Amino acid sequence: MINIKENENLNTLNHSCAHLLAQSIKKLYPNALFWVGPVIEEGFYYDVDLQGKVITDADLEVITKEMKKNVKSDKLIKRIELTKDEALKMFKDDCYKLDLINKFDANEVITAYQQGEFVDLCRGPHVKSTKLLKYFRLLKVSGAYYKGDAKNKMLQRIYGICFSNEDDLNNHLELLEEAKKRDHRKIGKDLELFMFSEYGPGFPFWLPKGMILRKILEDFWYEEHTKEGYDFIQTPTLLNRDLWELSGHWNNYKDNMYTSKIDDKDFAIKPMNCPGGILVYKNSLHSYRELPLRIGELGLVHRHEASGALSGLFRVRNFTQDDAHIFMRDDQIEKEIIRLIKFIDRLYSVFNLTYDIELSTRPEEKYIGDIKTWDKAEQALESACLKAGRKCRVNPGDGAFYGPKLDFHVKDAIGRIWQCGTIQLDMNLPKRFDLSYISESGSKERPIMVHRVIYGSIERFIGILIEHYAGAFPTWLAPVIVNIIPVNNEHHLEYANKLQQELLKIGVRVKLDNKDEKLSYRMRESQIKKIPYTFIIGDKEIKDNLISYRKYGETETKSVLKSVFFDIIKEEINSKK
RNA sequence: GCCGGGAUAGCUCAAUUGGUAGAGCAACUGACUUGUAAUCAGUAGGUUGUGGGUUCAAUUCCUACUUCCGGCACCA
Repeated sequence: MINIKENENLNTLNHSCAHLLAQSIKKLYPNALFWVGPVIEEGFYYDVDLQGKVITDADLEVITKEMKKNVKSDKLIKRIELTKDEALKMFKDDCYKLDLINKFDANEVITAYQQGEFVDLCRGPHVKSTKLLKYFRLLKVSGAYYKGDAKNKMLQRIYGICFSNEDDLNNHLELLEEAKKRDHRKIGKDLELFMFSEYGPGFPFWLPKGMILRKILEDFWYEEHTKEGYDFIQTPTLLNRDLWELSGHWNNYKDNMYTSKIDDKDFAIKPMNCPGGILVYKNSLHSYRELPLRIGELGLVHRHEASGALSGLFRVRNFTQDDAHIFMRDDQIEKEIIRLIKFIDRLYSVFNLTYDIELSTRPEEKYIGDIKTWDKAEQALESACLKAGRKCRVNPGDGAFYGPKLDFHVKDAIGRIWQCGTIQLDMNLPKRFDLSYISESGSKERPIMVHRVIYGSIERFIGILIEHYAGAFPTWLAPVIVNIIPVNNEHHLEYANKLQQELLKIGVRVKLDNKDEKLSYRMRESQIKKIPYTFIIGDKEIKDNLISYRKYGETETKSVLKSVFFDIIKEEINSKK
């Protein structure tokens, strides 16, 4: 029995498993050539060229069997050191390996790893033996461009994951199952929240129940932003080409913009709200006294996303950004960002979402402005983070060309990470649009501009919430909060109707199920629809002025005085629980 | 957009080697009048995603397109 040592961590395990995969493929398909097989967040993959042979799910099973055979045979994984010449010779028939080898200097030591008859160029490290690679699973196969470049040919990429013990593997597979169950596309259909039509690929249709979710999120957004001192605007969907040329979008993104002609002039549907917001800023003169100016817009934008990129509500062709632009003096940056981080923190906590912040800094090459300004802006963002009581991870060189940014990565109920909020400093547009404010001394000064979103896109955020809550929304969000089931549709319907009206009056979204079915049938329906409260109304309840309710996910029923329940539910809706 | 895989009733899925489609749920009708996750019976529901082609015959084979799914590339 071989014990897996603590220091042979998961990455090494997965890396070795990638080699095991390649070894097994080579055995089954001797023509196979291999590009790279790195470790990724979820396991590993290997890019292979099977010279015409297409890998199917059935083939994955065959490959898995072959891998298991190789695990059993307990092959030692040996490290081999080669000179560049030796490596070139050893892999002389393999164009992919030659490509890799040629990146080395002539006198560098090149390492390869060998298990059985299979040798692969690799930096290592690896586990000692294939026998340690017992708990793996091949997950999927797909195409992937050679060197990640869409201009190159496509290789086949096989994904897998490996663990040091069976429990970890099973836990991971269960997590994948759980994620599948929570798929917002499925739940969205089951709960009738939204739909798509082939007549508008990537353009979501909101159904009445989904519309309630939207409206609640929007109302909440307006309320909270009002408290934070934001003003609100709405800018046009269609604006002419000159504006987009001025903003630079026409140049950079015209292929992804929907365009139209009006009276022989080019127009484009807005892919972003900022130019419109900037026009609003420029509509009047601004004094240093009124800064920071916070202008919010729930703006519907359209972008022509590639057909293959579309995916439920996560990637659509029209979506609503919960946008806001903040115009301020440069001495206000830090304070304003601290305030913003605290604000975002407050909003996410309402949804029980935790998050991490990432600071993306100046790109190596493509950036505008001078390095000093960038450094100052980056420092302001970082220190704002710290002063708001949050750590931030730095992602060097990943900022936009026009400025650094803070990205908010939220973690959902099953531990998946989604990028939602972002705070971006913009050193480009204020200049392009010649924005200014009048300073204390009467001079014209250039304001600092911040773009920020919190939900990101309302559509996508709803998708995330659906998966986060698995469709069982908390009361304040639930499209239907109460479902009333009269025990007997003849005797109890009138009372149930009255009760429904009373609840509607105090703002409770309530349905009445008087379908001609048994109580148990209707209870089942109510549970499947994940309605927070199901009422059972019969003789007892009417006589004693009681509400008997069953909460979603629970099996027992509680009975309370009607007035008591009304207080409970009002409190729950208002406290957003 | 690229690679691969799908598309059959509102939903979830069947249909042996090619012989013009079935089930459950939902809907509707009737019976039952029900106290906590599926009462029974009946009715209706389909140009098998769309257009071409092969064939005596196509849901099935070929082809183009549309769209969805898994990735890749993209994501201001």
